[in-house]
Amino acid sequence: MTVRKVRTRFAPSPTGYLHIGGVRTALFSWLYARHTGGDFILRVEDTDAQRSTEESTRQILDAMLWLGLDWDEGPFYQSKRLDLYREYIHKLVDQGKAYWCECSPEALEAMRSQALEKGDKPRYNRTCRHKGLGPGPGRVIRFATPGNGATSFDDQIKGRVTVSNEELDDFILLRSDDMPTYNVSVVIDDALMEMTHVIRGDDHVMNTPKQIQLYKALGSPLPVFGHVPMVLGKDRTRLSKRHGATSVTAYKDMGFLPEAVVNYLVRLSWSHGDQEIFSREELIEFFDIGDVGKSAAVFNPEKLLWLNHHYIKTGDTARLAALVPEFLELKGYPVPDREYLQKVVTDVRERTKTLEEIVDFGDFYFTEKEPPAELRRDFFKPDLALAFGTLVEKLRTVDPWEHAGLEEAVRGVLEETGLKFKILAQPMRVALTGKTVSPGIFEIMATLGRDRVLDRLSRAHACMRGS
RNA sequence: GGUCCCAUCGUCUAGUGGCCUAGGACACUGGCCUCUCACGCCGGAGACAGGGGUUCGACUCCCCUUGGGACUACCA
Repeated sequence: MTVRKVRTRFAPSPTGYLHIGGVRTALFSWLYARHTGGDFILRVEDTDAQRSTEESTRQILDAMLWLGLDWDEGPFYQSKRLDLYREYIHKLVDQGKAYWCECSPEALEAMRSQALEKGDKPRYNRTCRHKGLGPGPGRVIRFATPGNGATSFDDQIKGRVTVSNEELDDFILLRSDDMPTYNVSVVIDDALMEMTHVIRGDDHVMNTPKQIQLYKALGSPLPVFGHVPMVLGKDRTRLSKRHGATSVTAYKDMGFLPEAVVNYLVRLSWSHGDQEIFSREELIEFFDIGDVGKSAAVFNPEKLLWLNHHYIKTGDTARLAALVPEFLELKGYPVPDREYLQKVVTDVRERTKTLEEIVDFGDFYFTEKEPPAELRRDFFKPDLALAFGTLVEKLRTVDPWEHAGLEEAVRGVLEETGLKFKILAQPMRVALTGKTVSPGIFEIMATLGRDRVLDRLSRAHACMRGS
């Protein structure tokens, strides 16, 4: 017996950037395909000509690639397949499974509000169903939804879902502007593209019975459905801009690493025992759509930050260093060579959670600036002048300019002056970095290099002597 | 309103009838380490929404209540 190769897809509509919740669904779909050795197809649902833009499409594809969610086929564009949908829709009309309707939007609105007032369901009353109308201006084609019985399906995540056909409307297949609607184009495409598993957001559950009826009318085999729970904001409503950044691109721009975003998102409604950190390979090995939980998850930016910090702490420094220049340029700092950058990353990574923070926290590695007056006053005391003077002198001869030699030089100063390192350290830190919080003194000095260190220390020394 | 879905610490979750005086992670917090801050390590506080059943035994199964969410377009 041959098992059909799994085929899943992601079908975004390019009406905006790639949403963090939407991409979680894409991730699940992608993982399921990869896990089963199947194919992942990308399809752009741009049948809404008013709201779709090429810019959005480009951004979405970029974001997918950035996260490493590659596709085996596509991207297919629904806007290029319009005639195909129309063909199938008209065939449905010919078979009596769909019909022309002349009800105006106003009439429908009136119908709806009336029904609502009476406490009925706001549905189309099927007035045109048996009129035997043909095409005409302002007319639409509606699906003749079977009126009795119930439609149910076994969702891979939610289990069996049943909806009475009474609830299904005679929904529109072809709009009066000759454009097919979402419900038809997805079904036709999913059928034609031979999707075996339709993995999508929870918000589509109620569309599924309608679509199943369409599959039946079209005579196409049904795919398996899997509706993944929503990602919610802190107030437990659907995640939106109100809750902060929601676009994948925004996280990239804030200095998040793609593996952190992926690792964070995959743990929303899915888990593998107590494991928190997953490599891409582990994800592909462990992920199964059937293990996805049923309940919605709240997006927690702090945990994302923790994961990002984890990957910054443990990532390859050369790669990290290569990602920093983009952020340096943004802040207007000159871009030093790779080797220097790599040392900076090594120095700061324990204390910076994002690429952006590497640049902010490590600003003193990239630019010269005087410590704030307040810090000069507090730390550059006259009684330290002697120590700083000898320190500068000793540092002139340190060779090689490395941690061990630097520490030795400082220790020499301590012995000569009888000072505790604790007393010397903060003033040194302020002199070298302009702040009271930084990486270790010796790491900083080693990375900064003799010239910069001598220069900054000398200035502090001069300040102590009151000149 | 109707239909559908969901319900373990603040948050993400483990748990598939006895292993649970409920485990892990983020966040919070006490301590250790220490040149600052981090990192790391050790410790703490913190949850099975409520009520009925089923069962020798329920976080786990069933029902109700409550609470939350989704959908209810000539958007996708």
